[in-house]
Amino acid sequence: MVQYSKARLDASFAALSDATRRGVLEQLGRADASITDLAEKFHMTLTGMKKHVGVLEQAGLVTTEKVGRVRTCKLGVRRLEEEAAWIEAYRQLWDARFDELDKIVEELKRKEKDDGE
Amino acid sequence: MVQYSKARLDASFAALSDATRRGVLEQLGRADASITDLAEKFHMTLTGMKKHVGVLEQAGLVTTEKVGRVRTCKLGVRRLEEEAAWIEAYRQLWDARFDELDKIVEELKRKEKDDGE
DNA sequence: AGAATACTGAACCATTCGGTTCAGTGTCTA
DNA sequence: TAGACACTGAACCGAATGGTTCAGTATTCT
Repeated sequence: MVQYSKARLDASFAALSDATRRGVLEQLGRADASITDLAEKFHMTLTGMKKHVGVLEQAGLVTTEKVGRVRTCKLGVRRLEEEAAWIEAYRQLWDARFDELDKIVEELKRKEKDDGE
Repeated sequence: MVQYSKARLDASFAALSDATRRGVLEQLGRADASITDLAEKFHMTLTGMKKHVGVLEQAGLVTTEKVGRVRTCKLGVRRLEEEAAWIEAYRQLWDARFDELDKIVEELKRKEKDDGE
């Protein structure tokens, strides 16, 4: 399996493990938004939303820029490439594992039949 | 965007956000293992490992069966389909969003040029 | 200038997390 | 049957999470 950045996967999967933060990403996929916009949309205080945005920013999934008194949030540069790759590799492992188990079962069946005859 | 099970995504992304647990999944992709096996491999107490396995089991990523005194862990039925689907949908959103921004930039460039001439 | 807006940081709170130890319980094995 | 083995559950621990309030600061509007 390819070498993944442990800390990076930790951070982004953790970021994705909260429904509010996934919602923020979907929202930013539609349009950039200020902290106030997001806080209202998700029924939360400004401070609370700022923390969520901070988590997403740390994970590289969101970038923000403050102009005047408003901080605008937009999707970050990361497209979840590594996360998608990890999951894809896992799925292949899973398939291989179950194929293997199937073969073992087949083998057992064959032997059983041989023994029986 | 398709309807995903909020709680399920919460649980599985959270399960994946820990390097030890991702390691356990990779390990179980190679061979089934007892709690003792896994605890040794990841330098951790039995109790500690049992908790990790519990988290993975709750997320449906691992199943276990106790025979005699040993509990054998294997990959569960879930293949991270929903998680892969969420990420894929996000990536499409991301692409669409950046295409859109590109268009806006193009538009601005065009206007600028018109104004200049 | 004064009021309203938008954010920020510190402090606090309850809960969860990742890990441990310790004291069992049940299962093998000699 | 005694000892070793594999796990289990409860209790504890410090740190991180997800949220809040409160008291600022900086910016914008009137």
